[in-house]
Amino acid sequence: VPYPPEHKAKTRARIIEAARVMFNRHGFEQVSIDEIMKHAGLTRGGFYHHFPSKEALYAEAVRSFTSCNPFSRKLAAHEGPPPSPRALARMLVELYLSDDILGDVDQHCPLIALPSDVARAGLKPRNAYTKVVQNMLHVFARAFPTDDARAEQKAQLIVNLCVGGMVIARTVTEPALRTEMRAAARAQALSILAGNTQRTRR
Amino acid sequence: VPYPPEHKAKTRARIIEAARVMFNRHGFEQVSIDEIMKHAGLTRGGFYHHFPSKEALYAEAVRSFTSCNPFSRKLAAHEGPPPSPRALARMLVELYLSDDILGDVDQHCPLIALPSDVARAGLKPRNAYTKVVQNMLHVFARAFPTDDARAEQKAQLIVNLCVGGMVIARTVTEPALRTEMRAAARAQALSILAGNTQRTRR
DNA sequence: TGTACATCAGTGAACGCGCGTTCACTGATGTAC
DNA sequence: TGTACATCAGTGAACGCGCGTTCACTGATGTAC
Repeated sequence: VPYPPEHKAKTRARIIEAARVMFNRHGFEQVSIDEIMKHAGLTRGGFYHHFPSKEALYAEAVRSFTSCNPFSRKLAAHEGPPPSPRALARMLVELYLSDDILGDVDQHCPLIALPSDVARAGLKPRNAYTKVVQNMLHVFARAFPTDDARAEQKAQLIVNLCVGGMVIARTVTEPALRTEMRAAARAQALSILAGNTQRTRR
Repeated sequence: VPYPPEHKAKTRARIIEAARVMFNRHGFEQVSIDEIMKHAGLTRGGFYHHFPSKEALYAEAVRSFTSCNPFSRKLAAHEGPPPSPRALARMLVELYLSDDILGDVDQHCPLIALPSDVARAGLKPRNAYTKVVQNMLHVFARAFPTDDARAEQKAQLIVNLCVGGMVIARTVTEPALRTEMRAAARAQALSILAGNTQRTRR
């Protein structure tokens, strides 16, 4: 064994992280393998020792957000007793729609940074994207009592609001709109989490 | 004047419509000028007689959705007395989140088909995208009484729900999710339009 | 303990291809006479 | 009425460039003896 066994895994992880950032900034097609490898401190040629294709790396980069994201980092830095599921959900809404995240594309969730890119990609990136959605739904669904028959639907609503608000805010050029769309989404999402009754048509 | 005066304008409109469809299908960077011109029944070389750059065409294609879209067409085909603003808004929600539209990428709103593409584009496409958002907000805002201080905020909520639900539905691979995210968005949007009181945190 | 070796992560040149844009040209059209 | 002409929308070859992927090679490392 010429290199320490964890050596290749570390390099691989470095490439994925570099790719995640570069894809967030410029999208899938606009980033070259050359640039990703350079950003990871490597050169073009080694790429295919780690991934079978650019698209396979794309799927890995999307999926990697589940385990490494600003929300997890915030929780890891959190002191004191662990927050309740409901408090956790509130924190996620606030963070997701915050000015800090809007202004920092590198940290964007793939749901915000890459929706139309992934929609046109192959099955592997789309499956990875689906996993990220399900992960987010799960955090919100747990915020409601286990006997709440509408918990799943409410979680879906909150995800819709967070994603819709951020996708529009980050694309639109009108500053007022960039703030208001997120403010409306935040207020409604927090209202749903607070348990306000939602009358709903069937 | 060698050609009828409206000749060039017609060709230009044909190029924009071809571009709109191709961009919806494959995104901005993945479509070549060659393909757009072929789709419009023309050849590569003439492109720069009509547009200064590919990006300028992109902005035109996004903006063109405001005047030519499935909703306008449905209204034009509508018989009988003109629907009330509220009925109009309900129709838009239903159509926007419908299975028919989800399955027909050519007819997608740019907010759904191109969010991350446009976000990374220049000012002109982003301004065009902003106009489409404002247009949609306007349709919903008019659905509420003029003295409703929250009309604007409610319109923003509905747009967030429609865009969030569709963006996720069209990217995700899990069929249940593709249906449920839109169903949740639809129910909530219609509930807001029906005037159910929304208690909201400040 | 020291040395030759096998391994394989990483290198960088090269291949084949397609793109946005430019440009000299063509030819269908309406107009001047 | 008929013909020569000026216009300019449309053509297609060419330019310069960058990409995803392949491949023969390098050289740092742990191991065998």
